Amino acid sequence: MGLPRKLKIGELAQQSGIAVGALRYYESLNLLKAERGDNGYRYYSPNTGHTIHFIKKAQSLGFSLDDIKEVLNLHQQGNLPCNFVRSRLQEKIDQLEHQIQSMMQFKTTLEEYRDRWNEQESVPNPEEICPLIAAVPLNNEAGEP
Amino acid sequence: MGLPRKLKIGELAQQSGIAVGALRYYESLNLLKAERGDNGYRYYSPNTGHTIHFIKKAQSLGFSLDDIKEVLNLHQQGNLPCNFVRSRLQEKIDQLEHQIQSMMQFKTTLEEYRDRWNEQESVPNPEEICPLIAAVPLNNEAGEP
DNA sequence: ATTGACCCTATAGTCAACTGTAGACTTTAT
DNA sequence: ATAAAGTCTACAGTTGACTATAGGGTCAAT
Repeated sequence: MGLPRKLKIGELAQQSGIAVGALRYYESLNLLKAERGDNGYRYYSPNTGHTIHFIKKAQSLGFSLDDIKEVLNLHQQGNLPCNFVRSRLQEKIDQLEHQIQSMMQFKTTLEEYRDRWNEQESVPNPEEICPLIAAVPLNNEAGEP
Repeated sequence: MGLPRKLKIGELAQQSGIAVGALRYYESLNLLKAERGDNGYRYYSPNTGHTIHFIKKAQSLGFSLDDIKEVLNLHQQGNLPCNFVRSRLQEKIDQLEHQIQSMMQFKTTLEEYRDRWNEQESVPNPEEICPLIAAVPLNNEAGEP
């Protein structure tokens, strides 16, 4: 059984579904490390796949690369970043709740507009066919030179 | 009674709460027009305030400046953009509904993580204090040089 | 007449997470 | 031996809605 070989960047990209350029970008942010061969090529430990998996997962949980870097750095320094992660996660949950609330309210507003406009389907005054627009005097409409 | 005077950009900015730079930006996108004095200064019809109000409102309804420009242009060409606006609005509502659904699902996922982690407060194996992090082998952990 | 506040244009920078390009080197396949 | 494919660095470009800066002209008050 061959012990798993180091991966070149293209292979890792293939495996992980992350573009080569993105991998280099992650390295530039210190999210990823790679050994360098004599040719200057990056050689990745196969485990790097797990790190990338973590990055993608954390991203899908709404963490920014900056958040992720913070976590990774804590871990790398031998700290157990659980409390940090936990509190960040709670922050994200609260943010999310807030966003959901505003979006629902917002949607209601939009629906009110839509319904108000739909009521106005048959209209006596051509100026007011679309109330929203009718309420918008364009800037060239008035004023003495 | 003095008929309302044309406004200089700073005055309009003051009145509308939009930064001077933003007003010039809007003009560069053809959302706003202004006469020019001999000095090159912009002079705005007081009605421009209404246009800005419309822009802000439409923005708050989730329309991009590009959307808004489209509507304004239609109006300026003498069209009644109501159907356009209506269908765009319905699109926005649908998008919003979709987003709200994903965000709620997402929030549930986050809460599941949080709860799972909280259960693990007292932990036998120090390697697993934070399961998420424990599952992340950092890239320098393995591999022969 | 001179300060200071305001205005002009044109260009660059911001944020995030990348993608794309140019120019040069290395490896792999034929 | 050569050509294709892969890799390197460094830098520019993308999106949206602006903000900031440099360098200069204009206007109001003292």
